[in-house]
Amino acid sequence: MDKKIREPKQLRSVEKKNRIVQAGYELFAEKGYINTNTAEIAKKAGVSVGLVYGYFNDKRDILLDVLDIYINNVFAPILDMFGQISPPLDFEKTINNIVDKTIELHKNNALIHEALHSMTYMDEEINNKFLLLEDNMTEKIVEALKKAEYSPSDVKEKVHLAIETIQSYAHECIYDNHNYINYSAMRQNVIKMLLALFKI
Amino acid sequence: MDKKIREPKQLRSVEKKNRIVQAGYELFAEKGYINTNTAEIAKKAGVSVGLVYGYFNDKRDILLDVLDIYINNVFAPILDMFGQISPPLDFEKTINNIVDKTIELHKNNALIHEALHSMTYMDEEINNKFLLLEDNMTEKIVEALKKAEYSPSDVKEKVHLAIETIQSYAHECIYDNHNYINYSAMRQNVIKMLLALFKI
Amino acid sequence: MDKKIREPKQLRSVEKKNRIVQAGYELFAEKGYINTNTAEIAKKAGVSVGLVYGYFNDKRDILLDVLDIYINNVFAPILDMFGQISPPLDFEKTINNIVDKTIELHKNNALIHEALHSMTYMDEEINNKFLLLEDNMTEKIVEALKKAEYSPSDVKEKVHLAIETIQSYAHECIYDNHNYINYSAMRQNVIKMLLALFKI
Amino acid sequence: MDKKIREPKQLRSVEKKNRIVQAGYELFAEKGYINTNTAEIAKKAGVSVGLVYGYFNDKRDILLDVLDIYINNVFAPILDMFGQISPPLDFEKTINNIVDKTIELHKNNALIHEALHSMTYMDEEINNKFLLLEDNMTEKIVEALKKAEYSPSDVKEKVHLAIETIQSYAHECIYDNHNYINYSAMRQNVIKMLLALFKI
DNA sequence: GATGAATGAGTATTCATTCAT
DNA sequence: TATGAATGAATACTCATTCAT
Repeated sequence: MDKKIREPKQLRSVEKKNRIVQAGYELFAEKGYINTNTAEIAKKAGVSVGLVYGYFNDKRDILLDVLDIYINNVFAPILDMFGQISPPLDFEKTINNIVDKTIELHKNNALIHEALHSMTYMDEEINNKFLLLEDNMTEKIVEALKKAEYSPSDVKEKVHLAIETIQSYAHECIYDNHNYINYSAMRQNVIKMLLALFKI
Repeated sequence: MDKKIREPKQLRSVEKKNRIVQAGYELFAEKGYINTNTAEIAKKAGVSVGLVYGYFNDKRDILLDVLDIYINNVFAPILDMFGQISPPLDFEKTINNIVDKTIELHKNNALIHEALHSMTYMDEEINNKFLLLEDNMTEKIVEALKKAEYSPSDVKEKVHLAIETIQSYAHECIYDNHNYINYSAMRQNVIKMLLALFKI
Repeated sequence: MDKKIREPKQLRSVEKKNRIVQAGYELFAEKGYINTNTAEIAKKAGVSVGLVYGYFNDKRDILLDVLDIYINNVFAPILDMFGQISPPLDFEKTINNIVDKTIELHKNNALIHEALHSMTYMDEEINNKFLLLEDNMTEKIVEALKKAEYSPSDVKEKVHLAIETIQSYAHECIYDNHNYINYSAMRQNVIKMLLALFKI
Repeated sequence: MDKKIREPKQLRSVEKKNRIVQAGYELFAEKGYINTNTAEIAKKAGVSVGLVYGYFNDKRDILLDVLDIYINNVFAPILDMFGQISPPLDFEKTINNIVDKTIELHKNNALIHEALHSMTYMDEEINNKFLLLEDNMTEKIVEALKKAEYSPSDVKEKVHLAIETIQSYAHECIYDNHNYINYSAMRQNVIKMLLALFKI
């Protein structure tokens, strides 16, 4: 029984599907996947419940599309930065820019990030998409570094570590706010760590 | 409406309450909090549904107790290691030990960690307990370092970063398994970063 | 959290909502509010449980609608009688008519009356609706008497007392059936009391 | 399988049973029968849940005993008044006394009266006890009137009506409080009705 | 007698999904 | 396409009653 699912060709239909995903995006971010029901999504999107099931097999299907949007939102801007790099590479400046950009992106997408990330545990497809995002970022950044004529040993491992470190720091800044932490001092140390990591 | 809640004094009762928490622990780890229902917990614990509500106000209350156990499971062993440190501090060896221990603990508690951590987004009390855990670890480790006569600048920030970095790495090793990553090479780089971080 | 609640516009929907209220009416009358569950109501109405909650916020909401129907059933016919009065007022005949009508209405609505009235103790809104019913009846009857050019002193108090006395008597006849009571003799005395009450 | 039920002979046991009934009395009055659970009754009585079931077959059994107490509380004082009557009977004064006493008793027992009365609809035994109460009162009052050398025709019916009328009025005064009613004027009319009723 | 831990049937309510129109 | 009424399985929690100690 191959599922129907309308892949919308009409422009109006595409727009409706987008509205549904967007509604899902906002509601999942606000209340979490589990606390958002399909009726709400339909209402916020300005369509009927039935139509939601015209475009998506089930609720989880919406989540998958929301995830795609999210990934694009945070992936593209960082990659853009690397696209503009040309040798010689100013490492410290680059890292600082990435940190700034990551914090900014985290701020704008923080809630949906948490909402989506909290699903990775239960849903393998979601988890794989997150893993693929990391794969892609690592690969693209490695390429960009090559273009900038910078190729240390273990470059993939280093890039991967750097991504995680910066994301951790951004997450810390926005969410955790331990009051005994001086976040600008912490930032200096992050930079210090990363410079040491990439030192040839 | 003063809630009842039996705080069990009888030995058999204590054991039953523990069985309920343990059942919750295992089921939450296996299927997640939301996909586990109270009847299953009761059944796995070998008690009636009613008794579950004799010991806990609600399902979330079980989660809180499960969280306490988990936190103790991963917190205590790491702290123990620091309790045994005496000057002079062999940094590289210590860090290596911590990494090994963290990976081991993560392996044993991996599922429940994810299950619990995925709740922090929706439940403030859970989130706070995780934050408190980090606070405590940072504080205790800072103290241990002081005893070992090691006190760099920004020590709290550094310890915090180190904890996160090591946890990220452990998480990577166990879960993500990107096939383009050489995890032992990555480990060398983690050590390198941390040594640089703590270099005085 | 804006509640949904379908206010049915479609004719078929209106009919379904009515069926639910009617099912509630009958079941509450037969078994009491507390001993009737929503599944039974749904089944008797020939709809799904979910639909019941599509039209009503909760079980109590059904009770409220049932109450409205009941009130209309007993209120309207009595008021109708007064609408047809024109001077000169034949008091004895009027009272006798009211007594007959009240007994008839009580007989037809006896079970639901008890079921609903027994809720007034615990539910303020229900209680208020019953009080309002008495208010309305008193007021309307007073008006009718005025039109019939009959306005004794303390007219409201008298009308109110008369209503209660007649209702008590009707209740007695239908329910209590003390075997030592001669109900037609009692009726004569009720009439006697009321004539004395309204004697100018 | 004849039920066990301890009929307590020991003095301490009698006292415990009384405490349970008293606790039931107060809780039923405060929250209603359905909203009171056996654990609360046991706690308020200072005994264990198990012991409650040592003295009573079930929760309803407690209600029956509570009803007995209530009946005695409101029955005895009124009867006492009639015990003190000696000819010649001052009707107006007697009726006024009864009204005062009834209001006073209603005030003190109002809540439990409602709680119990609301059960008559569902529980035949409770209903019968209420009916028996009325039977007894009527009978005793008729006897007292005979002693006072007053025996109108239809005396039972008249006494019964009088009881109901006075109770209605007392109930009105305490509960309903329609703001358009002047309760002292109403009282004059009640007296007027009853004098007319008993006029020979 | 006395305890209170233990039971488990019972119930209101939600929500993803379907389907008649 | 589009609607939203309709479905009914699923679930947290309660409480009268029992019973081992």
